[in-house]
Amino acid sequence: MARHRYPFETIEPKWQARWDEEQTFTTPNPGDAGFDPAKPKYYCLDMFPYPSGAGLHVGHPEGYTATDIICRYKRMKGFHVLHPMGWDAFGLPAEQYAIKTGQHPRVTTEQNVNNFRAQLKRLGFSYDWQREVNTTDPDYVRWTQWIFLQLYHAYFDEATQRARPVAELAARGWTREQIDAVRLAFVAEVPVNWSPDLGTVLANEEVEEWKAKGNKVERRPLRQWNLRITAYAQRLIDELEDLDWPESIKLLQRNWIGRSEGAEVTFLVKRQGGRKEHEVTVFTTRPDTLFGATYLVLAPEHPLVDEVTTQAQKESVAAYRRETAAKSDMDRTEATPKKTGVATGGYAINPVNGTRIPVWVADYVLMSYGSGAIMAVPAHDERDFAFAQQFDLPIIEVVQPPGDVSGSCYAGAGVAKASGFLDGLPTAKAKELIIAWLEAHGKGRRKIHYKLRDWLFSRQRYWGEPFPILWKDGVHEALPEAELPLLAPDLDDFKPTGSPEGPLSKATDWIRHGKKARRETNTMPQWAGSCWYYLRYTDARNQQRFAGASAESYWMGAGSGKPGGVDLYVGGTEHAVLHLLYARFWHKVLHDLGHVSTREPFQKLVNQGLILGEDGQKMSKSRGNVVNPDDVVAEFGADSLRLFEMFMGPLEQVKPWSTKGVEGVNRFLAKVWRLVMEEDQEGRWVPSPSIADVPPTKMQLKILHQTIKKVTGDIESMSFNTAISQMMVCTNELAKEDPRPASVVATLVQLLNPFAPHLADEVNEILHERFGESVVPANLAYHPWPEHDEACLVEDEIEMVVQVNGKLRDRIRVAPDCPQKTCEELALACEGIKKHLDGLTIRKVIVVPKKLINIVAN
RNA sequence: GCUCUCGUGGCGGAAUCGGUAGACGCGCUAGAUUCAGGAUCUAGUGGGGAGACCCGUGGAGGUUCGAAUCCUCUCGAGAGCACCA
Repeated sequence: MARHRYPFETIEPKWQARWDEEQTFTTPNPGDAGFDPAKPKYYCLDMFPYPSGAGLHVGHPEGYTATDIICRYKRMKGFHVLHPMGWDAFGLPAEQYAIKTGQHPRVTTEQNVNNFRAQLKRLGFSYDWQREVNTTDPDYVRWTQWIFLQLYHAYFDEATQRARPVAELAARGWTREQIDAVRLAFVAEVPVNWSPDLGTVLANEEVEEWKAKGNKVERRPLRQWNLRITAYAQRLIDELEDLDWPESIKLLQRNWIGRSEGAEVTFLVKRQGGRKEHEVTVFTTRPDTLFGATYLVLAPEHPLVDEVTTQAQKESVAAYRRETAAKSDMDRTEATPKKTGVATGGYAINPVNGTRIPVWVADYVLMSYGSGAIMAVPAHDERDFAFAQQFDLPIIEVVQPPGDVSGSCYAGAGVAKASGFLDGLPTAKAKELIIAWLEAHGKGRRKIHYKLRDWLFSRQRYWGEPFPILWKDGVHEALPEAELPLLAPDLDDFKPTGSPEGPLSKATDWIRHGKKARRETNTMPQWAGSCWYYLRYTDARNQQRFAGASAESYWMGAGSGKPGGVDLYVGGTEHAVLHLLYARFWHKVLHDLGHVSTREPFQKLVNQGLILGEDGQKMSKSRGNVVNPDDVVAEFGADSLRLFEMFMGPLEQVKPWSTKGVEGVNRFLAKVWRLVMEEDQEGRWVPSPSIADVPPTKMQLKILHQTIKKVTGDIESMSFNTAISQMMVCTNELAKEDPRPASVVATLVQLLNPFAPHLADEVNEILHERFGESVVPANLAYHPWPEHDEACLVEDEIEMVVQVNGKLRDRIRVAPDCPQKTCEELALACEGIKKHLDGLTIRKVIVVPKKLINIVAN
């Protein structure tokens, strides 16, 4: 093997061991020894990993290096920095692996965690390992279950838009049934994605992944635990406002929640020739087009379908319902231009004009959105238009589009026509008026609808948190808090049962509780643990509470007027919606109930971009383009890996891996090393004679202070790539100098410390031993960050560009405070400029101070 | 289909406010040193041209003394949502 360009293979383990021994990055909580209340705090969080058997991939160190740089920088800036790490260790992959190998998931999880921890330590991240959390630890599970019970014992008070304890309702005389109907954690029969192969239900977003792996997934109604996240829909939208998140992520969340404003309209429906009338409520965002409704559509699952279907249509309606029942929501919403449906033979009365319109059943109307019924206005809705064309249904135009455009279907705003009392009104006004009319006549009301569904919270798995719930005579109740944590029993056989009871139903002893009660056998989804881990870090070993109140309010304390707690949260975009929405929801409930101090969990969010393979494709085993961080560390060292991941480009951007690029940054680090060390005849590293305790020259100070300024600003704005490039410039300049002032090199090393901490600590130690405390500090981790001196940056002479009609023609050198008039004269006097002005008349001269002079002439 | 993000050398990328396009790194070329080099150092490196110069930030227009940057249209890539009434 080729000899390394500098001895990182001895430097890196040495400093990792020392940071461990000296507990360099252990952070005190308020009241602990070493806590200084005068210091500001900074809570910098990484998305914790799922410790898979495959180990760390190069995507992990990207975000983790970015936060590590910020943390090391903030410590040097005098902050108390909370920088923790942990494991999101429950989940289906571990369980699947366990079933395959016969090993208990606890065993494989522990192995994977140990591997991940060792890998992360080899990268030199400055985590406070005393605060490590693992979602599968009994001490952690206890509080996950405790938080579930908070949800179970709470309801959402519409008037105040806050969660309140259900005990208040009981005190007001509410019945048990009434209370159960409003709990934030509740049982309901809902259509779920049940996989008989996996023996569990799946979240909608998990379906595709597991189907692709060859598992069957079907739709079936089951009694499941749900969390009432829909109650918080409006707050989850509104309270995004003051967060420092990328606009695109906020938008993604808003779209996911999917607020739409409109109205509910009640139609009377009747079977043709039948006696009985029924009311059907439809939701529409365009109540102003009510006069243009030419038919009504019910979702196939709609409960009134049977009531309105005539004898003649019974057969075809039943056949159609069977057909659609076989399709999943996924299949149904797949972009198929062909619309299908059948007439019921029933009709509806348009409440605004008494018109009789036919009632159809079609699967383009989803039972899960709105009321599962729509009024169809084919003239002004693309879908209704397509359907009407297919089945030859009437089309009535009731909105005049602006201008002359008379298309086949116009869905935009315009002016109402053929709409009685709405005629002549612009769409917005027409909406207001028709809603007022509907409300006055008891035919409908204003309504805001959200796309967001309640959160299906139970899974039929073994490797997850059991619900702290008991069943007595078919009624659920909370497990007493004193009995937490409730751990899953050790089972020899934790395979899926194939039934919705899940593997825990096999633990016949465990299920029995006392004489009468049985335990709930479902477990929580993997999201549960990740919903609150950032809170546990603030006080990870607390036995009395999920986190002590003082620790929680110190670390989560928001700055003036800010709603969020964690100062910086870095992770992948794949969690833009679900994890971040779920965590916000739990946090708000805890806040409403007085358990946490802020209304939002994460003030600032940054998404790191994906790292692609060297071929520009997504890394995958099948493509054979996966880069293993361990190999990179072995060949080039952890500092090189860290530095390269930051040098590749902007953090948020998607960018391809390059082995040559790693060599490049490795060369740079070797160059820094050679600022202080050189090789003797035998190839041993010895201190360089070029470095000396001499006063720096003006030029050296200038480049150094430029570098301090640039690196500091770039860390603040997380532009790590340009910070590194500036340090390269500085190093290249210093390498040319002889003698090199020790103080200048020492300062450069301080700037490099957050990026390449092993090398920085080693070089600093060498310099410290040689030049002493007065020139070089003994330790870097908490040494004050250098500050630049503007005085060192002023130049005697600067270059200004001279343009003629915007084209670069010459340059002049002038004093930085040169008056504009003088600059102008000097520019006009240039030989190279006169030539270009020949035969032209000068119209105007523009002088941008310290930058350029543009002569406009024709 | 809709929404968002992004198009700059051979490659990754710089250009923080509308003011010298291409910093820094990779790669490439030439040279020095070396027994040797996958080490190190020096110089060069957007395209065209002998040259003064000309062209150049996906394309076409526009605003401006001046545009990679702002506006309009258009093409292309990626991500998300996808019958949401």
